[in-house]
Amino acid sequence: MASRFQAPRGTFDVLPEQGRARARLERAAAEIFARAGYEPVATPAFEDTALFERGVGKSTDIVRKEMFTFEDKGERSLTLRPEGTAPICRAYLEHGMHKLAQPVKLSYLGPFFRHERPQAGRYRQFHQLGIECIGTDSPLADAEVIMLLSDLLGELGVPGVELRLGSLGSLESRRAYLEDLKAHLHAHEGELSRDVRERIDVNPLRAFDSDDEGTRAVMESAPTIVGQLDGEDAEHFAEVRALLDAAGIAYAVDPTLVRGLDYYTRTIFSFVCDALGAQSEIGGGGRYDGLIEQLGGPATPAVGFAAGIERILLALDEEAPAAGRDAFVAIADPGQRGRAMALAVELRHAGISVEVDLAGRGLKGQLKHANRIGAARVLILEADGSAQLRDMETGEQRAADPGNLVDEMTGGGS
RNA sequence: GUGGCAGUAGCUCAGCUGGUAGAGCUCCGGCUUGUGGUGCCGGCGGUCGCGGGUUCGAGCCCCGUCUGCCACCCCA
Repeated sequence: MASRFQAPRGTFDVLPEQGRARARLERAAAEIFARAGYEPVATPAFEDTALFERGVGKSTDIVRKEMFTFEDKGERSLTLRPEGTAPICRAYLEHGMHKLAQPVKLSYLGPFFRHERPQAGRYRQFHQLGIECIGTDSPLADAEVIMLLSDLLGELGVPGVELRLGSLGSLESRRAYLEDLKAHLHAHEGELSRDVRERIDVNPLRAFDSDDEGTRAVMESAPTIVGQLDGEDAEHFAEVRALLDAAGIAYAVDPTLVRGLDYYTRTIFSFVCDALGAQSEIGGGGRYDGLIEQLGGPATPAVGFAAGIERILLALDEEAPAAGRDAFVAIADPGQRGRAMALAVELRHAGISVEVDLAGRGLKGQLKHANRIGAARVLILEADGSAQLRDMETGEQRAADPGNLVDEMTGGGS
């Protein structure tokens, strides 16, 4: 009886079992962000295509081949958002948030879209949560953002997490560095493996990850970005590290760390989880001091991160237990339906989780259902107006005062 | 976008060298003439991903396609 329709490639349905784990994650994130003063915001699921071309960068994989782009009936080119930072910066500018007390601290959560080949942990519609701290270039902001993601993963109990930290320096020094690296690779072309050699001009940084013996030897003497940081960039990076050290957050400096988005400057970081396979990054981000200016605003420093909700859930791999109910209101006679419904509403208002039979079951079926949904107690309404209160764990059952059923249930005694 | 593996009931899977589908779990009902959980019995439920081909005959062989997974790539 398989339906002819299925969810489109790379998309998925969230079913109740996973919905519970998801709700827990979202609640934990909301609390952690709120306690640190990050206010929840939301932006549209699609934006002007040019926002991403300018913000993320025309030469990036995301813009070149992964965007869901379409034209509306007014011939505007729109794109389902592939990431969240550029849209938030757009909103920051559009609503004059640079006039607010700085920094402006925002959090968000929602669906994002990238046309990639699907795999576990990689979807065409996926969900990210993240924060952005806009309007300060202090290393304290870098450290705060990293700590909050670290807190979240720690509170959720994500196992096997590792933090990698790097720095790209300014846009100019990064560009200069890449030229140096390419020059180094070209100078040793003969010693490199073929695939590395072919990618020298496409992605020279990739050479650092090679398993090839000859390539590794060449990379030993290769220049690193971190090693080439100039005065202020080096100082900023040192301060971020000192702050993380002081907070007791473990990290590994990774000079080969790169991000696929053009807007990053200075600090970049990545939380990876070894339980995940190829798509091992569960969250990452960095500083993007040039982005807002790039979008036509005043020069405004900022830092933030995004974390993949599906990847965190995958890493947790937890079987979220069904919640259970405090009570179930059963009826011994169909004439009690109205009374049962009214009582359930009253009990719910009193803070008790209650269900009633919505399927017209007999008493036996109702008890069975109550057991199945994990109801702790069942209130049985008799045809003559009396009531029985049954403890589903012990099986004990006694008469309840029909005039005080809410008190009977909230009083605790059974 | 490239290469590889897989696709049988809602779920987990079996199905020998091709002879026209089976188990367990779930769900519904009975044993139990209003009272759940264990047990026993019964029932519902399958275009064997989809399309084409070979064959007297295909879940099983061949081709195509879709979807998932693994790696590359990329990133959350």
